[in-house]
Amino acid sequence: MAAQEPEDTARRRAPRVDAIRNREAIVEAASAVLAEQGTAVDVREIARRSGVGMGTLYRHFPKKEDLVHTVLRKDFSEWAESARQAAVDAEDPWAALTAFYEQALTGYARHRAIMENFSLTWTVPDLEGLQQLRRVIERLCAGAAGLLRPGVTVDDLLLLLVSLGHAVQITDDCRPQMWNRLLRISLDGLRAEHHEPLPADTAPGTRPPGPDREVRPSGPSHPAAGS
Amino acid sequence: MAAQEPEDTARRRAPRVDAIRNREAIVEAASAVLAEQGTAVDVREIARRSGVGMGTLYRHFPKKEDLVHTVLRKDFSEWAESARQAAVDAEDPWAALTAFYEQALTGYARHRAIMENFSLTWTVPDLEGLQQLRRVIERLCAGAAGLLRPGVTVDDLLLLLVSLGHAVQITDDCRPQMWNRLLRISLDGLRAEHHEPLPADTAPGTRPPGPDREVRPSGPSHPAAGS
Amino acid sequence: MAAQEPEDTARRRAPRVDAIRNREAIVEAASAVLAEQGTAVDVREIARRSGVGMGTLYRHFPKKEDLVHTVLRKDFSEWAESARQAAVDAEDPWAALTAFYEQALTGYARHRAIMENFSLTWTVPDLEGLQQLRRVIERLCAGAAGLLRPGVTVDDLLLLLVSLGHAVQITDDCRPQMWNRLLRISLDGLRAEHHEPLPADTAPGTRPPGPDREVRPSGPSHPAAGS
Amino acid sequence: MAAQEPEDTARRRAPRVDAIRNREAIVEAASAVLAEQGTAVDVREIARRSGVGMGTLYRHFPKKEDLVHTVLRKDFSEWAESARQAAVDAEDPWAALTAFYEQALTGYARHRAIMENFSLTWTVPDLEGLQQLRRVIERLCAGAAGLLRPGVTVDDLLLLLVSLGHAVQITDDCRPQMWNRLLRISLDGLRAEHHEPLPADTAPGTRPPGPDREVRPSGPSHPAAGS
DNA sequence: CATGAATGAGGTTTCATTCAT
DNA sequence: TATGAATGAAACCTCATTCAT
Repeated sequence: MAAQEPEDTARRRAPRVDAIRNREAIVEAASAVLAEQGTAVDVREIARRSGVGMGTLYRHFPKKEDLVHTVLRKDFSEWAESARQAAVDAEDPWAALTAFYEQALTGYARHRAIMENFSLTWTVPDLEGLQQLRRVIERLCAGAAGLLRPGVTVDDLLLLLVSLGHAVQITDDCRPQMWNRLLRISLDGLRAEHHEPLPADTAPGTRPPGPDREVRPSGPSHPAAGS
Repeated sequence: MAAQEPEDTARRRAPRVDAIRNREAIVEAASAVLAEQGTAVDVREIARRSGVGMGTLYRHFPKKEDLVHTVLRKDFSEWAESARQAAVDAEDPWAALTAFYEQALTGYARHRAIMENFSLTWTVPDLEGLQQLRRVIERLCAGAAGLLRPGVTVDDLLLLLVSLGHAVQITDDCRPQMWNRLLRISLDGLRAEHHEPLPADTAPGTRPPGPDREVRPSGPSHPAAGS
Repeated sequence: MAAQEPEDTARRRAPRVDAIRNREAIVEAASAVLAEQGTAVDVREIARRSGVGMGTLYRHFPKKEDLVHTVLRKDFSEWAESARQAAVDAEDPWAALTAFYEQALTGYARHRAIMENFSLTWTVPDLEGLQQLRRVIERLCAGAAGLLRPGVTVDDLLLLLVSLGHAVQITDDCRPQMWNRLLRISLDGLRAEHHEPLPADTAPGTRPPGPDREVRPSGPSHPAAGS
Repeated sequence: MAAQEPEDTARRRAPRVDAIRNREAIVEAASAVLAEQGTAVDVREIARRSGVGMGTLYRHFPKKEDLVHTVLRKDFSEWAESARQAAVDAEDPWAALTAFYEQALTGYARHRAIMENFSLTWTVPDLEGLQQLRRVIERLCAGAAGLLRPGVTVDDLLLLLVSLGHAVQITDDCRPQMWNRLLRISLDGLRAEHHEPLPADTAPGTRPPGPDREVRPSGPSHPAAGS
């Protein structure tokens, strides 16, 4: 209504160039900071590293959570995609599985916020990236059907990824590639020559009803002691 | 001033009864709270559950860190000991190894602060409990020498423990015992019938000097981008 | 430089068409928004509803206050005028007074910003609209001279308007027309059959010098207590 | 459990003396500040005037709202009580009504936060103080039954109080006692010699359903124009 | 010596105003 | 000239730590 451009209506106003640059700077800085320090970072640190003011940051991402989610969605997707690609490029089904884990663990497992989120939400299939990841693993499972130990599920492979991802997080700074040894061990343990059944996963969905947490046979009781 | 004066001791001991009881109450409450909520917990929560005031708590432990360390040392030791005992009670070397992991993961892996700390400090052999744990694993390794895949180190087994411990943390609430499947897989992967050498752990001590973190082949580089 | 040069004017006018349209759009949107939400509203809300950018808004009105004042002057004047007209159309002096209040309270008393401002500035006869209003009331007073209780002043009638305006603001949403009952009561109280003199308005101009606020006989003193 | 006092268990720990002093200081300062500036004040201003730190303030009142409510409840109750007492002390029913309004308006009507809240919540009979006030007015109504104009309701008298309270707020600084003239007018308008019925309060409960706000006969439409 | 109230730096979020495009 | 992105000073609230009682 106000301020009409004579014949340029089709062309969108240009000045978003810097806005886009800023948004990207924010996301990039946030990605770096979140990777380094996890989601507990001070928003100011992100603003400082992006070179923008707090207001700019909050213009693009009204809540800290919004920024974190945006970054995680992006990084998580890229992560899943890079791992998928590594699997696709492999020569045989088992090599695909191996390459998948290697790429996944090499590429992003040091991203603290991703691992944080992965750990917190791996059972909640709401995240796009997580779904992607699960689909990749499903395909790998299908492809390596005869080679995989019977009874191994997609959830097992996903949990293995989280678990090894954590190992990467805590070793990669001081012992790069040490996690690779665990990976070999686990992959070997996944092969078909192991015939014993895996222990039943008693609660496929959620916690089973019944007396709460009587899992621990001999450990001390205080972690469960209410007060 | 004097280290131990018999007649002084009598006068001093009376008030210390309370002090000792308080200290124990604090440590016990802190253990429960730290197990449930991790080290990010509010100190007040600990004081509340101990039934002591903040001042008392801070008299015994001048910094939150001091309390946390005290608790962790104790719980970590108990943890190591319970796992050790489970191993000792086993019938054969491999059963000992299995029992060790089962007990360790069943008993304390839900202790959030322990796992936090374990993850942070597992390379720093300053903690008493960690040393204990390492000694237990050393003995298990020695005992199961012929059964263990060649090349497996104590550090591997320790890292496997951290890694599976994390899996316990994130699965035990919604999928109890799911981690047990990962444990079987890993233990099978540890058996001697796997003959391939494990990949070299290139950095036995700390990060090697040189170009920082060029580990990642294709992942984006921002996590390493300092600023 | 030159005040009015015919041929310059032609060149200048072209761009100003937009400017004028924008200015009007801003004022109109601001009027609506200020009426709804009062002066505490976010400037962005006004820009959004005007369909102009922040820059344009601030070009026309360098400070939020400028825009608010402009809107209030205009709306206040229209308000005064509509009330005046209602009074003029009435058949007799008392009906004029009644019609004046009815129109004033019906027409604009829900305009939050107007009432806010009316309350804040009713003693400061700087505003044009307020002067208008006062003139209307003066005329009504003069017309209804014999019918009005002796001693009633223009200020009384003005304050009555503010006071009832507030009643409208707080009742009109949940109890429409309830304020009308208060209006009847007040108008009846204004009639000449009441012979007692009104209490003296001790300070016709501003606060009298002297001990600060010793008005309150028995109420607690903290509202006046500085600290 | 911890730290038992030998035989003083019945006596409560003393050191709350300063806490109580602080709490009172906070409430008192808050009362003053809220009276002066309304509920939009900066919490820091209250902390500063109380002479306590932010933490202390937030220890006693975890949310700003808690503090505001506490102060308002107290001041509102005191207000209602002082007005009630003034009415009780009066010689006859009409004098009681008069004294009630005079005291109410003299004592607290300058308390901005009270009036803010009164205006916002006068239809919501949740507040204790409001209930008190309503009860006082009910009794006054009953007592002055024959003297009050027929058809006058408790809600009318309550709204009159809000309305005149607003008049006090905006006049008392520059024209003390001017509101008293409005009070006389209104009280005279409330007397029984006025026989015309008051206009019906069409919506006793809430807004009637139907086309929204077609109340305004000739006023401009923008205040209602949503967007 | 125990208590728990007090402290204040630091975290997230909002909004009037300015400025590059 | 119009745009709307950028700015940064508050505002609210939390929590490790200290200190008066």
